[in-house]
Amino acid sequence: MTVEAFAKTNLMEDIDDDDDMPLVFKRSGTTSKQNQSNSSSHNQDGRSGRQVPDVRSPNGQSSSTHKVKTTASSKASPAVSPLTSPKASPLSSRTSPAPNSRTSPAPNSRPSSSAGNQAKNVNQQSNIAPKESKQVEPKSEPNDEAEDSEDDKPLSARVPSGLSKSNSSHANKVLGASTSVQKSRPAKKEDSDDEIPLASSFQMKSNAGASTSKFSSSEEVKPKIRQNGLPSATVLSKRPPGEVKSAAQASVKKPRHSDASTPVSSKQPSVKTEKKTEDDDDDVPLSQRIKKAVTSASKVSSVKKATKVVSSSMKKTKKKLKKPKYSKSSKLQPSSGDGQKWTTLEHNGVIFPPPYKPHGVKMLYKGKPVDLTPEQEEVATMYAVMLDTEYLTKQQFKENFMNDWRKILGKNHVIQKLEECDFTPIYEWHQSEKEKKKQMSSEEKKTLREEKLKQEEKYMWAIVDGVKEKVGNFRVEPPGLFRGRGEHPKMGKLKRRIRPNDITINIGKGVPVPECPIPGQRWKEVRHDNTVTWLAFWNDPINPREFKYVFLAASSSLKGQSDKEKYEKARRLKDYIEGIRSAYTKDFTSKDPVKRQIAVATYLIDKLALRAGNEKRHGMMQRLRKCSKLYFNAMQDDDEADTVGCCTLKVENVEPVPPNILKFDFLGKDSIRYQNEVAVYEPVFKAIQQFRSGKKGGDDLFDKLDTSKLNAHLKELMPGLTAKVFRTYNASFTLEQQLTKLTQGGELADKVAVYNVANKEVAIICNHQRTVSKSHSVQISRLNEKIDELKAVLEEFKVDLARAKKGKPLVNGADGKAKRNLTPEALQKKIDQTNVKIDNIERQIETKEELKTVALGTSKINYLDPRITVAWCKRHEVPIEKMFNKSLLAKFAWAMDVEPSFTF
DNA sequence: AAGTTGACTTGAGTGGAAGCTA
DNA sequence: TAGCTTCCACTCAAGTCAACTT
Repeated sequence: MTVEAFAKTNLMEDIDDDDDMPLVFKRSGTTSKQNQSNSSSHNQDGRSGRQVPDVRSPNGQSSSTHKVKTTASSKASPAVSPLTSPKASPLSSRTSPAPNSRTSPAPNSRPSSSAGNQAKNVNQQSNIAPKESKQVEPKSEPNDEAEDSEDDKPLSARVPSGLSKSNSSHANKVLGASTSVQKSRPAKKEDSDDEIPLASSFQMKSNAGASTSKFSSSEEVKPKIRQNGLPSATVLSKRPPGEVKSAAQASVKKPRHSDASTPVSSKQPSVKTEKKTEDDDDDVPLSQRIKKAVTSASKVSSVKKATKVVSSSMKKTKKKLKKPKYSKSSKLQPSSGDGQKWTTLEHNGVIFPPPYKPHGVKMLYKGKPVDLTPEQEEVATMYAVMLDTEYLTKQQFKENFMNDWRKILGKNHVIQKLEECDFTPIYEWHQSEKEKKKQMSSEEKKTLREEKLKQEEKYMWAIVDGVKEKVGNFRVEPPGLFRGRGEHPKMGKLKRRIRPNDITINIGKGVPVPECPIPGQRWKEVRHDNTVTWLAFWNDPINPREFKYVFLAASSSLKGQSDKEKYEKARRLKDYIEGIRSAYTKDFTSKDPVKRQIAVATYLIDKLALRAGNEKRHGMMQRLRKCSKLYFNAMQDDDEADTVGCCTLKVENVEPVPPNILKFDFLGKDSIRYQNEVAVYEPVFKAIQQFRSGKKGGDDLFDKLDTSKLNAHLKELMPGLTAKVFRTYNASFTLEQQLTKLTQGGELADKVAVYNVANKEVAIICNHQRTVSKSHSVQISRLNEKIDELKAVLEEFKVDLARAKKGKPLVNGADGKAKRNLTPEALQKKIDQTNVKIDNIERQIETKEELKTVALGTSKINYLDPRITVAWCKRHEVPIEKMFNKSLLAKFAWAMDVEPSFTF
């Protein structure tokens, strides 16, 4: 449903203006993420969600006020955090309250009895730490020692949670301090596994799209054009190996826009006409946004010895050698180092959603049918189809919707109040349309699909440097109502239709500019900027300062290249991590408050895998906040949801509980709640207390810090280092470590299970959550019923067995029929089999429960170096297809040739 | 039919660097 | 000219829906 005609500029402008209108002063959300599922009502009811004991919002408000959220919050629940959830780490023995190891104490939420000990240890360490913290240089041979030293371990690993007291020696190592401590470890070679020449065993399916390790010949290559995921031998890839730029180079920023823009229309070329009025908080001197660092121990699992790392130097060497030759397979030849991303670029632009087709179904106003113009009907329909979502329980959504709809209805329209509207006729019409679609025969469906494909085919591909690559999102977003996450102040606003005139195209010089698919209209602008990778963009109608880009798909070599660089950078961090940890450990007690905050923030980012926590834009509001605490408290609503990351943590988000526990509770990205309780070293604990002192709940914990300062500091420690690198590093490190620790051979299924456990550990660390599926409880009860049935059967077998042993005939079955007499041995066998079945179902239930709120996919797609997985598969003879689906195989084509001995 | 998976959608972050201002 | 502000580009993220599997 789109309103083709409506929404003209006026409308838009009006809408935009609204944004600036007075907002409702409410403090949003504390709730956890809300789900936007359309099933709203159901969801809520049935879901138990994560059991979070305390539903308090980060702000400290009671969640009760947000009923909606509560439900939504199912995800939010705390259970997620490893610490909190007891089961969280089955793998790691977090349970034991070990006296801390260098990292923080056990991540358990419950302050372990050992806390005291931990604290002491911490102290000790802290003393130690300073000494070596001086410089953070990569050790020449990082690999060797690094492996051992816990410093290298990612949060999870480092934490001693599982350590027993006997490990106290470890405990003594403080973060960072460890350097001195154990480095003796000889460089280890990978374990035997590495040597296993499994490469052979590991074959990818040719169909996997792209990249199989052995490149299947790609079928369809057009003359000279190599297709992206499918490396074809024939290709002429334009990126010669020689061009490969080092990661460092890659990071070099390119000059801003190329000048080559060609305004198609009379308008000015540049898109950036609009200025933001807001600014960041950073600058504000007044306030002390105190941002305090919160320390928490991450949910560390106690995996402490991931010893199998190969020396990094070796790895590097290998990599380097390989690159050239792989170029073809992985096609990751990077662009030249000057920021140029491509030399030639051809594509067909974007495809627009079809114009709106009025359905004529009349909604009711005060019980009577109302006539609406197609434009009005379109917007009404957008709302009607959301009737069964949670959004409609939100006042903000309804208000925003009504404000925008009213502009289309006009001042004097009969419809004045949303409460008097009854959209059900349209809702029902929509449901029946959906039903019809569902009922179509598979033939019809297939035909439809093919038609759509035919229509879209030309937009699906781009030719980059002579290689055919898939385009990611070539469909322009259709109009609709904005579905912001969490308590987004703009939810419900009309997202108007995007027209060619909104779109800037980026394409190579000298190739045909895509024809504008809508007759009579034209592109806003055409550029030829080879320093960027986007093919097109338009301004977000909800937030005109923001952009929506059309990029190549994840399987493209351009994306693969940057993905690889991301992991290489994270890998490089391994060589520096020990020094970095020493340095920040030393600074926990620095006299310079800025240093102290940087140290604590870095610690949290490292330990807990927190995000950096950029300032939100729209500085005006923030400036206001700084100027007036009162105003600030009342005006929590900005034009973004109220979420935080490390540098933007508020005092109320981190509660220190003596002797050394920090309780975190805040809404992070996507309004996903982060709850965790972590034991930290005493200096960190004290620093947090000090950062909080004299501040109010809504004040910044780290008042002297923002992400740019933090990142500037990190860059001094390692070239290219930024806060987000720690997340990648810790995720990948943890995966590898867990795999090393848990893999023991066995059946394929066992190995797959091991991988999933490791993956889960990472997901927990990263706080990747998902909503509990609507059918979860039903599924569980179904499984429980099965168990009950099996238990009944079991009992019967036992009775039979007893009788059989005594030579008595078996009792008739429940159906009254006589049973076949079996020998005691046979009956015993049946009993055993039944027990196995019960065990399996119980395990299934356990897994389901554990994973009901944990999303494994996100880390797999974004944080886990695929080479770890590929190498592990090769070593353990696990087909890579078990771990990566088709799209991941395509996305990770560049990683498929890795040696089995690869270590992160 | 129920359950699972994966493609797709689009919102929400991060962070570099140009541009502006004191 | 330093430091902030804004622009810009790109990664990360969860939800949805339809297709596939069991």
